[in-house]
Amino acid sequence: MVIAILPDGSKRELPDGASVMQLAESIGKGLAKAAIAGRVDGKVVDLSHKLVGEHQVSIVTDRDPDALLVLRHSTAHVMAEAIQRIWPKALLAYGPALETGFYYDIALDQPISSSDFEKIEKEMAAIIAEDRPFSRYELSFDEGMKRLQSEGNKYKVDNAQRAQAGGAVSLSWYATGQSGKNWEDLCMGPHIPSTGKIKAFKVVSVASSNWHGDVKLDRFQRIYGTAFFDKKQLEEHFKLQEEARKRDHRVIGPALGLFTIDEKVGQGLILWKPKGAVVRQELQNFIGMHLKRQGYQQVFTPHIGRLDLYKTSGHFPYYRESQFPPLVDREFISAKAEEGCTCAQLSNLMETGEIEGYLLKPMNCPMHIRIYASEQRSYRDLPIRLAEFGTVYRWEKSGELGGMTRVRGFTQDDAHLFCMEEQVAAEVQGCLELVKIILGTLGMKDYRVRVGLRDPDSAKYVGDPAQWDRAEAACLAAAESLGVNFSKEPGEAAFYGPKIDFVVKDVIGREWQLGTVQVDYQLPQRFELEYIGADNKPHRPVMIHRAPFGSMERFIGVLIEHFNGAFPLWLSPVQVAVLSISEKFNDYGQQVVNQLKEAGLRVEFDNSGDKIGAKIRKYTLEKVPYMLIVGEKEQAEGKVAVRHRTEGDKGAVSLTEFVTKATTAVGERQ
RNA sequence: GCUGCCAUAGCUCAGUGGUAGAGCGCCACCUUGGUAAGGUGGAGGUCCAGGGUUCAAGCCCCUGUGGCAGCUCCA
Repeated sequence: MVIAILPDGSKRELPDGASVMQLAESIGKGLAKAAIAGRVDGKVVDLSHKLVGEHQVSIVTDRDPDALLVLRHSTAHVMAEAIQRIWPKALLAYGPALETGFYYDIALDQPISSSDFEKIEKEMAAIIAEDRPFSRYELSFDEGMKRLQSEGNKYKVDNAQRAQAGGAVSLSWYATGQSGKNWEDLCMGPHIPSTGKIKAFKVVSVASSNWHGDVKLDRFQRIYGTAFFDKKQLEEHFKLQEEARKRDHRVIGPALGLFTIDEKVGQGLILWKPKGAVVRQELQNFIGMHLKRQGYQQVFTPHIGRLDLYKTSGHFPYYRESQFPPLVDREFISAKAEEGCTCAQLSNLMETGEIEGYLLKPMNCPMHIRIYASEQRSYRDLPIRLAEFGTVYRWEKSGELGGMTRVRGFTQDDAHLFCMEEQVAAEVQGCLELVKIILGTLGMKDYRVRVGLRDPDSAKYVGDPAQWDRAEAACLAAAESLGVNFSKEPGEAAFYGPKIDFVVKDVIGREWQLGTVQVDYQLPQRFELEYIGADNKPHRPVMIHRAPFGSMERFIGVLIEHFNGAFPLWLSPVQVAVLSISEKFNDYGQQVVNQLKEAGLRVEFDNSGDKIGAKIRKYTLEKVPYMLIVGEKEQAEGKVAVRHRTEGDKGAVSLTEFVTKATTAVGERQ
């Protein structure tokens, strides 16, 4: 006897071995028709899944978010079959569903390009039109393995072995149709009942990928697609993507004159234009205020430092792959040349760092450490908090660069806190408070917090396990006190200590790490830092690295998207535009402009011969918060007609009233 | 770095081997106006760079540079 406990708590009895579909039918015809899959004790299963005993069962229809994942996984099968029809030599590896679609990794010598998509889609449409059922069958592990080996697809063999390692005792296949007659794939499922349920789909893109994500292993062509239960949703999906593209900081940023990237200057190097510089400067002033309050001291350090410094810190050569090559000492190079050193040999010396020279700094910490070490420190001085907007340079691979979010030169709102171990918890908490203030002021609520812990099985993490435990406990406690949800992620720690990261999504849904707080026991040791304790003996301080914005480039890139280019008044590059009705009122307009400037506001004056409608349109598109329109009436009464970029006409007020309101809002960072 | 796609005016883009185009922007002139585009005219090109094929290349081929999507990486 099967007892199905439905979501409303009611029970339904069916004969043993009844399928989920039969359950759906027993509830109602409409439900059976809409059924895509079932959920048994929380796990999504096929409609054909046979029930035995008592379970919590619900029917998954197309309104259930899980249904979309099942549909997409099934569509991935259909796409794979279509691809194998066109290219019989294509070997399948792995084809999961995604939040926005699905992909299938395929090994095939011949490149598949976007011009092939139509052909693939045509084959897929044919398979869907046949409305073939997805039918599941299982083989014992040994039997299944024998079959896979005879088929000669090493990726599927590997998948099966991994399934076994995960505890599987049997292997399951899905035939798109009838086993033995139609296309089949080794697959855990679940799947939609039949291909006819796929009402809207599209092959979207192709990219390369590697087996198990390892660049040293076999390369695949990863074909992306997406699927929906109806055409409207599919169209909506692409429309949303297009809308997102319009918010992209790479589109908006240059259009609003915030920044530019110049091929002649170099890949991944940001040129901040005057308007972008205003935004950055305002943010820096804002954080500077809080740094003073929290007892930070400002420092400045150079952009290059001796290679030796970075050997001590461990950045070179350990991270040399992601650094610009060293700047070689001229004397050293001539001496080597006289010894008959070839270019190739010289290059090797640079690789290994056996060379006199300088490095463009990849991090600020070694410089701050040397400032700490320049004086004898007492426990009474601690914590010492050194802050700098420090520009660093990293050799990111060309394919990783893009916009302001991934660049080769960027400025961190960096600081290093040197403290006693018992001060770590309080200091980490202070850092988190700062991040919270920043995100709160800017109205950024959509972020997640990640506490990166060490993976005890990995050799990557250096240092004393007891210290790690204490540092991790301090980070977790600080994250706890933040009052927002956070995830613990073993293996995400820096090699020198645990960290707390703030991660946000961009308009395309890609995640970026912004603010970060990291506890470090390693660098103080490598640089043999000390302070004199109350016991008159030397002790080793602990360092905290922290950057609440992360980098100015990445942060502002994300910020542009967050505001869709419409910055709040205090951040707006141009806060007020004065628009004269006609050139007759330009003198009065100029007086208004002068007074606004006098009050410290950033103003632009449109005294051109354009009509007022055109002027309004121009500044609305430029997302200037306030437009002040001045004509005959305003001139006579000493007023300005206020228009807000989104709220429209706000009526006329005296100039002094506007100035008071605007400057107050700026002061309150609105 | 890898796979695929892309590169034409300041911007967005059209141009399938035979005399380089449009819209917006810019400049000038006319117009002097009341809350999202007034009119007319003009300037503006190394068709990403280098090489090749061809009587002839923006267009076809090769190499490089840069951009986009994804993979990988991200101290």
